Amino acid sequence: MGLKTAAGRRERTKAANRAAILTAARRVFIDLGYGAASVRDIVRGTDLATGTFYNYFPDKESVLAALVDEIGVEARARVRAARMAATTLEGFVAGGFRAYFEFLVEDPETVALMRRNAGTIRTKFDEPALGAGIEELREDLETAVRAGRVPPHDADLMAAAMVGAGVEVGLLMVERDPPDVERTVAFVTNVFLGAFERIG
Amino acid sequence: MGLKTAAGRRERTKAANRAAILTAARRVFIDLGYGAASVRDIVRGTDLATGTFYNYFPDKESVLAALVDEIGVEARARVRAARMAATTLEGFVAGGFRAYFEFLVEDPETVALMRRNAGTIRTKFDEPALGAGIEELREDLETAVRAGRVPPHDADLMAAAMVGAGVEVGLLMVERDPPDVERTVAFVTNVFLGAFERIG
DNA sequence: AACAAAGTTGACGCCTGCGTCACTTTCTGG
DNA sequence: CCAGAAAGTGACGCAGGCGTCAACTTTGTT
Repeated sequence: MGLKTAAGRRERTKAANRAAILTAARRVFIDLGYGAASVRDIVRGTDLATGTFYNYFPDKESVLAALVDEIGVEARARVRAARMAATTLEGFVAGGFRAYFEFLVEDPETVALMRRNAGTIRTKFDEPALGAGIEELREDLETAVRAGRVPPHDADLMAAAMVGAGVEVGLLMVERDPPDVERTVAFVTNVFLGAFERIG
Repeated sequence: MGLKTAAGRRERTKAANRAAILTAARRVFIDLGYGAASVRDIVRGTDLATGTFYNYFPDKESVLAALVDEIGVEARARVRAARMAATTLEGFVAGGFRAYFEFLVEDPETVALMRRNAGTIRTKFDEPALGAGIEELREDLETAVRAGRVPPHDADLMAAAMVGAGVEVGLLMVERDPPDVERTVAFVTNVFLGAFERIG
């Protein structure tokens, strides 16, 4: 038995290759856009051969799916955790936005990927990108309404407005140097607390 | 001279061919996405020959550019006109959103095109799509602030938030059957009037 | 050390797109 | 009605992507 690492050499290279493909693919999808990117473009971004690619993924679509899946799981977990921990309305709104904005700042590559390919992602996997985020926010809003923490309103529209504003403002924030998460959180929180006040 | 129409036959077919290419291209860009679309795909959507395409456009990029240009001119003109006509803060906010939402409802093809290819459009012609809209809104907001019609605030972030929310809410509205422009306008207006109140 | 299983490699055949250009068709002005 | 100009046509040569597979290399096992 090798003492090198926990897992055997085989398993390790497998993980490394998969990661290499995903990383290269992310780069390529950002630079060329998903549609214009070819499997060869991805392969060229690794030191693997063409055939090897197909040992890991059946086609470029599944690579995008894997990428999107990882991102979605991470982002939604963070945001949801922040919202669950909140005790006040302000905490709920600010916490959710803060978690999301921090994620953006930590991972600019992901931001770029989503930004460039949002349309493709939306139509290809009916709406898991923003869609899932809006859906979850809607549920959280409805829960908050039932608990009396938020005045009643059209949660559908509110969720769309909050996610839409969050995405757009988040992109603007990331472009600034340096990005000021707290200031941005304060701004968006103000906007939506104002909205809740006026609606309730 | 022909009596058929004002212009000669030559000129008329020219306009018709150009329009046919544009229409086919819009369809193709919606269905396949810009990146995956080929000039041949566009040509197949018309009854023209390959070579003819190149009499009208040098490549597929200029077709997208032409499409985007038309849309942008139209949409921004409408929104700006509505805002210019406004005398109150509420009129300013509601009018802008109403003009934009009405445009979306009138032209679902355009919505689909923008939705699918927003990322490409953004990166390809540095931001004329949403970017120009945000830019104009920012200017209008600053003007309104100077005129004392709106309390002072970060117009950059506010413009991003309003456009982001407007786009996302607008897409949700268009999916509903039938789309209810006035209700959606009322909602978004409420949100941002609340925001202005709280910020000012 | 020797062998089988697992994994990697890249050349191969097929297909489709690109932009061009010699040729044909259509229009227009005289 | 005709001649020349304008526009339309599609086959052509080139380029590059796709997914495969037989040969090779690496790893784990006995």
